[in-house]
Amino acid sequence: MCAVRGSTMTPRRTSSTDTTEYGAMTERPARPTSRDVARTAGVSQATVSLVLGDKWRGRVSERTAALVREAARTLGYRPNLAARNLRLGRTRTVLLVVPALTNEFFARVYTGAAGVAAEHGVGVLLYPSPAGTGPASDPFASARHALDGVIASSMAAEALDAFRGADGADLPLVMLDSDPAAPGPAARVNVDIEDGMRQVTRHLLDLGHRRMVHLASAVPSWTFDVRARAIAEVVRTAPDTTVTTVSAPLEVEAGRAAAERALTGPGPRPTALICDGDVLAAGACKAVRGLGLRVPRDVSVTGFDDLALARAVEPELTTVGLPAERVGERGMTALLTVLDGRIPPPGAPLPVTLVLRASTAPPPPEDD
Amino acid sequence: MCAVRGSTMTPRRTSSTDTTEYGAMTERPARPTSRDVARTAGVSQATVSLVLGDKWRGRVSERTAALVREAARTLGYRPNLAARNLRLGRTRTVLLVVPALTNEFFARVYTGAAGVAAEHGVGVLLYPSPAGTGPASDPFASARHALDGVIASSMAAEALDAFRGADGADLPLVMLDSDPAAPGPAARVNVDIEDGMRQVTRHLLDLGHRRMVHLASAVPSWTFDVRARAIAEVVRTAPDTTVTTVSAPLEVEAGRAAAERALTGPGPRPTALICDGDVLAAGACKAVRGLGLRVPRDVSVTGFDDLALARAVEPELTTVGLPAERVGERGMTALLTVLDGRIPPPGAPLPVTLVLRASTAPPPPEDD
DNA sequence: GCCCTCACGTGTTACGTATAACGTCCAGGG
DNA sequence: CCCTGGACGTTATACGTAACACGTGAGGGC
Repeated sequence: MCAVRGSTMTPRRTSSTDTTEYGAMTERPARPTSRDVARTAGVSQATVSLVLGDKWRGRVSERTAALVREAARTLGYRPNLAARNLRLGRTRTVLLVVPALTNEFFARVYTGAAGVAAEHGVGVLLYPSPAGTGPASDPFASARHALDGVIASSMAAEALDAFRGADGADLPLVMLDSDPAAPGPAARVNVDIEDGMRQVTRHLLDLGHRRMVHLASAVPSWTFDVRARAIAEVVRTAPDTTVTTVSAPLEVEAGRAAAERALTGPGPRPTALICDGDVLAAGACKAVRGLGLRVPRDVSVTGFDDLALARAVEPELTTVGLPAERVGERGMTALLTVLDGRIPPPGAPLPVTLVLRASTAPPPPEDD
Repeated sequence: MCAVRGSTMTPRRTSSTDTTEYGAMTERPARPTSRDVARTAGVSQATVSLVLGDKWRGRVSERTAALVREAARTLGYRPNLAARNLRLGRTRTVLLVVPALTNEFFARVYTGAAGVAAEHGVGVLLYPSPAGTGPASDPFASARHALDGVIASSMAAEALDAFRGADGADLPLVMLDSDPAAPGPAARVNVDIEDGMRQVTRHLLDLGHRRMVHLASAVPSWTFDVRARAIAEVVRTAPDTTVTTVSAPLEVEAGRAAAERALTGPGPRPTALICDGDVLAAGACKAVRGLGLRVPRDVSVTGFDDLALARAVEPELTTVGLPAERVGERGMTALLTVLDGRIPPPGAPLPVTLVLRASTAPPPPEDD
């Protein structure tokens, strides 16, 4: 029984030079392990783990603990997270799946989520689902880590499909702005988008508009379906009011083109454009001006989301403000609750605010 | 007692309540391991590892390999990434540190980087450095994982400081748009921002502008220093030309306020505003209109970056287009080269393009 | 007939950590 | 003088994977 250690070349020790493998010649300074700390502190590895894990009260003397901490500090010891994750079977890390990186709304969601997570010693990683109609790649191919849970926007649905059967199958999931009827997630966080769109529509009705266009997002998602329903619901109560719908991808130029179509179509010109997002509204404003008209004198335009863009364009947009940070906070709180083995309470949709700015006004007088 | 193998849940506080009321026990299905696969395939775990790791050519028969794959499929086996990372000593994951999530430029950088990474089976995680002047939190507290390398924007400098001494110390680092003189990174990827600002300045000079304002970013960063230098350099060659500088945080409203100050200051009104970014330029346009003037008839405005915003505002901005995706591609290529133990070639700064749109025109005639 | 090689696998180990299960020493009570 | 028990640590695993080192037979060259 030759119990002597053979020449088992560990992957870390850089000895062979012929391998062209990844990380072959990177002479890394061989990070110290907890055993190294133990050796220099003159204690066992277990003690190091106890002290550094802050579980030593009443089990290790104050003096020894100080010794260990000192050794760890001088050696520059950092625990190996892969090993810790393996040992504990969890990573204290969750993934936030967003539709696109460029979307300011989700940047704010991240901020809120990361704040709550930090308080609980949990990390948040970001997975931007591939832009547009690209092939839905596996979020876990990108985040090739063990994750404890996922928070996902319903707008990233195609990316979510990749969850099923992927690494993340059966991972606790919190969905943002998703259909309450659909099955799946352990919890949901919704914004009262319906109320927002209702308020916008009523605002325009109160101003006197009777011919309106809903400039809808061409992206299929529950959040956008809700908007359409809310508009229809409000309009149904108003006499002699029509709303037609055109749709476009969520981009300025697409919004401009669609708005132009709507404004130059047959029949009397609509006097208001209800847009599914500020980006589309910005495009709509361009279309109005492109036709030699003015916002809001000739055509009123409303946005949605209250992005920075809403105040960058001329005129500043009447829009709907969304509590993005609170969405992130609540999503993370719910997920942490699930990870604790408890059931998060449902919670009502978060309230929105109608933001009145310069892009809406009464319609021009009829000149027939 | 029945010692169930695979202690599923955390032994934290399962003793608190034995409530069967709401199905509090989620009883995770105990993900199958490679050993489980081995058992059902009738082979050893080592063979499973070989087959699934695609290293079985000439070592395992075709028939056995098929058996293993079949067993893995039916069991729904997914390798435990924490274990793999521990064993291999690497994670095939890199972190992209960006200044802010909302910045479209970095969204495009991510896209480029993720594309290259995917080709090499490497994952990209995102760390948005805390917005504004918040306390620089540790990127590795957020991304609590073993990482192989980091790509960081110089605009996220405060976050980068957290690297020193943190988990990520001595991690291969690629810096984007950073001072070539500063030490540190294993590689750099720069964009020829200097050339871009030179072109913008020359463009305005050619149009006849002589009194200009540089609306600079208040964020301290090398990329912005370069812009100022480039303007000064070009202007020095032009007679009777003055450039004054005002600075503002990279936000629309701040840009508007700063531009207003610059336009209403003492002396003759400047005829052109050179802005460090499209966001500032959008604010500048608002300031011009707020003073009852027109862009570009009375004042020309130039942006930088060519974001979607540049085409959302009225008039569309003359600006400088940056090859953001290529920055990401090159950054990732360089990092992968470093991780391979090789030295990436320096590479010249990536070229930019002057994009002429509607926000620049000859200055109004002097009326003195 | 013997050894060598090849095809096909398996046993074993180590990665670095957290923790359950054991000692050991010594003070103090019975 | 033994037993109890707290204070202080240590030993011994196990997490799931990858890869080295080592068998087996079967076939073939000499």
